[in-house]
Amino acid sequence: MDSQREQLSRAVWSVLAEQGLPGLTVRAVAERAGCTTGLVMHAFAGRHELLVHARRLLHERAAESADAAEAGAAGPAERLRAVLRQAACLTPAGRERARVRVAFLAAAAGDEELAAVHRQNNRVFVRRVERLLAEAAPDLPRAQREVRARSLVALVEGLNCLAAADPATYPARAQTAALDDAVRAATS
Amino acid sequence: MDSQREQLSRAVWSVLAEQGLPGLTVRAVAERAGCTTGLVMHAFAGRHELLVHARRLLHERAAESADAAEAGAAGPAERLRAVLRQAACLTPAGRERARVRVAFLAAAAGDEELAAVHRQNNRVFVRRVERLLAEAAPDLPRAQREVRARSLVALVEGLNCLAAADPATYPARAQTAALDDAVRAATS
DNA sequence: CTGTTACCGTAACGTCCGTTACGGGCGACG
DNA sequence: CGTCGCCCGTAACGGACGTTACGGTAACAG
Repeated sequence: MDSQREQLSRAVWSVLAEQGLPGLTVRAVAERAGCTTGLVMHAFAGRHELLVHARRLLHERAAESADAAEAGAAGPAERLRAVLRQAACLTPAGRERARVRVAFLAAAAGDEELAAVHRQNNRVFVRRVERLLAEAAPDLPRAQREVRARSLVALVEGLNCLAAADPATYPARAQTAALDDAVRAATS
Repeated sequence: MDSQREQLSRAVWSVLAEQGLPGLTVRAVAERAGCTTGLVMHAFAGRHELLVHARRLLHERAAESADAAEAGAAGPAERLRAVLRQAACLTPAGRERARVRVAFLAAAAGDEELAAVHRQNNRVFVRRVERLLAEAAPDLPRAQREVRARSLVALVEGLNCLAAADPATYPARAQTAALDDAVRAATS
């Protein structure tokens, strides 16, 4: 039952990545999941709950990925770089994820619950980057640490948005170079 | 006739800012413009052309605004800062514009013509920032200049996206601090 | 083996969408 | 002053949407 919800949420991601927000209909999600709209409406109360669940699950997966990146890196500065790298879209799969994020961001306009989820998720990520930045640059004043953490998060978000729409201008090399440059500037 | 198209495009921006992409219907645009769908379909061949025209006009206005900011600033570094500032969303009106940009970005998924317009507009802006950065930091190698220009553009884009959804976490002060910090780091 | 229940596919309903066709009003020109 | 032609509001059409109600089927209990 819970695995059905998860599979449907994955179908939501798939449809969003492929057809964008306008193509995200209950029928399209059902077809992508290999079932009918009946199952979708039995697993969720409606389209809204389907979207919210898919959004929440996406954040959970992102948090797990960030945890893994943090655990797999050696040294404070390297941990910060690893977390920012995994949040960017350096692979085709990452670019898909970026398109999904953009679609959810657009869906949050006019849907207060989705907007609240987005805000919360983003603040969690900002706090993570602040913590990693504090470990990587302990001497940085608190005010500057907050500014630079938000800058790093905004840089990653911007790279995601831009690379999702124009991969040629923002290839993986350009993104990693930008991130490395920004981390170097932020920790000095 | 052309002024009708412009007024309809303004109505598109207004609806996008207020209701997001899901609320952007021909009827909603007509109501916002104070006319009926008949006039809309006489001014444009269909919904698609309406969106493309509104997107192109938005870029023209943004370019004019950037020109004005560039002309009104004294000194190379200050010109760069001024252009980046006017591209961010430091005012309520700017936040509206940011929401419109996000909506157009989401609409570009699954609409190749809108995506092409977005890519072109963004590359124009990247080149502008590269030129300003070259004037502000003439000694910067070409490769690093390209990386940092893209970083600055991505930072602005990220600030727009994040502030559009969460103005409390990204107030005007935080954005200007992030931009000033980034310009200082990029020109040194 | 039979009855019951939970699950989910099927089909339909009402609404709203983009688009089209039609008609009336109004200025231009003979 | 009459007539023609152009705008644009009105109304309707076909289709797709979210949602709901119903029916069949398979698994489990007795």
